[in-house]
Amino acid sequence: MTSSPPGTRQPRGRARRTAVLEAARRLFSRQGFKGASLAAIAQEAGLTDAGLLYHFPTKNHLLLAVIAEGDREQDETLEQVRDARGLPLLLRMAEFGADLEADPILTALDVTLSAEHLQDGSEINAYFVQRYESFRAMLAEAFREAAQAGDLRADLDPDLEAANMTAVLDGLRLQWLLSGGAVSMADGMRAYVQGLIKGLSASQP
Amino acid sequence: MTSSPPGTRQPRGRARRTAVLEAARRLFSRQGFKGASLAAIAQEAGLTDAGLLYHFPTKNHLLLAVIAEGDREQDETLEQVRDARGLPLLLRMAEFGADLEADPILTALDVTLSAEHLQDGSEINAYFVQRYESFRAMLAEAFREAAQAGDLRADLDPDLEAANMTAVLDGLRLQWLLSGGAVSMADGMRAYVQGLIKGLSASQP
DNA sequence: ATTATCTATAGATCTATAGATAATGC
DNA sequence: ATTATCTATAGATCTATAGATAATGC
Repeated sequence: MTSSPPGTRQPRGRARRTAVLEAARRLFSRQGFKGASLAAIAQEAGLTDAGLLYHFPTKNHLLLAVIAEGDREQDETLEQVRDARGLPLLLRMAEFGADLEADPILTALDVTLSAEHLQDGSEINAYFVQRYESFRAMLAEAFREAAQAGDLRADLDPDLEAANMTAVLDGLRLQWLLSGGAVSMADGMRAYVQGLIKGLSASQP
Repeated sequence: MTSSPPGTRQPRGRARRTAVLEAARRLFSRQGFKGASLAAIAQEAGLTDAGLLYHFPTKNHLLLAVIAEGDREQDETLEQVRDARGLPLLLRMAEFGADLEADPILTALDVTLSAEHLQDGSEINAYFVQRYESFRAMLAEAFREAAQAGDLRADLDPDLEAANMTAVLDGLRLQWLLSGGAVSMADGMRAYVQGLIKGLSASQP
């Protein structure tokens, strides 16, 4: 059995934890991660900075909680799309770049936190490792199905194609942020998917 | 005229600056960015932590100097390859993934620092913005030349293709680090370039 | 009575700044 | 004499921990 996290066992704790999360999301969005101090977030939530750390052990864990909350909301949206399988799912990915352009600030926070925990064996690292794995697994299955259905070449490498599509999305996200929007995630993804389908279509030699 | 940076105007300053850079590179590689304190690096270089900040205004600037030094070394290696133009240069990029797998620690530090300065208008941000721009410009020119030479379709979008190839490389780098090497940069890049050439070859409709 | 939640306090690290010392130019 | 290099010191922020207060179960 997993023991419930601190701050969720009593009504007061749950309420405070929610208040901290909301304050954090607001201040991180407004002032960035570095710019929003724990003390400021704690004050908005009505406790001391040390008290905040009872609910979230480090500032990075607090950011992770904000990001994980955003991921859950996005997953709910994706649920509706996910009954798509095989080629249709892959075609849907062409529009995923455009979807991500919706919330630049949370996107930037996501990149920052994952980059800080690429290799340490932390809980935060584990979250991102897991998230990338399931994303790739979803895509790999779609490639496999598309190949079996005869929509794409039978000899494609599903895992490699899944990693590469993930890479384009991720790499474009970085350039999109760094270039202040000059590099378009939407355009890049559409072109990539289109080119990919063409290159891997079953009719080609 | 650009005034020379602090610590480079007198022999003592130049020597100390070099000593700091070497100590930083060593300690960052060994203990990570967070794990290596300014005080520890300063001590190795024979001054106080405050004294170190005369040479590099912040810890992030010190890391930037280490990274920029690595970039210069890599650029020298690339010079030899860079007389390649057009399609041959693009084909050479297929091996670039394998090249990057050489130094995982510096690669991770690079990702971390750029991710922390995606959007602030800092000097560090400017460095990465510039580096991505020139990398894309190099690739875009190669695509343009390959199209003009008749090696690739004349109607390709050089800037978009350059951004996408950069994205694959960058995104694979992230997955390579996060997966502890399970996702291969080398394989991914080779497959991408091969598929791209096929999809954009002039003979196709 | 026991556990959950929180505060007060202190340590570690990064950074800003005033002023000391070392080097250079005259 | 002036400038370059560095130290001493103090402030800001994050984090660890001992112990206080509030809530729950008996």
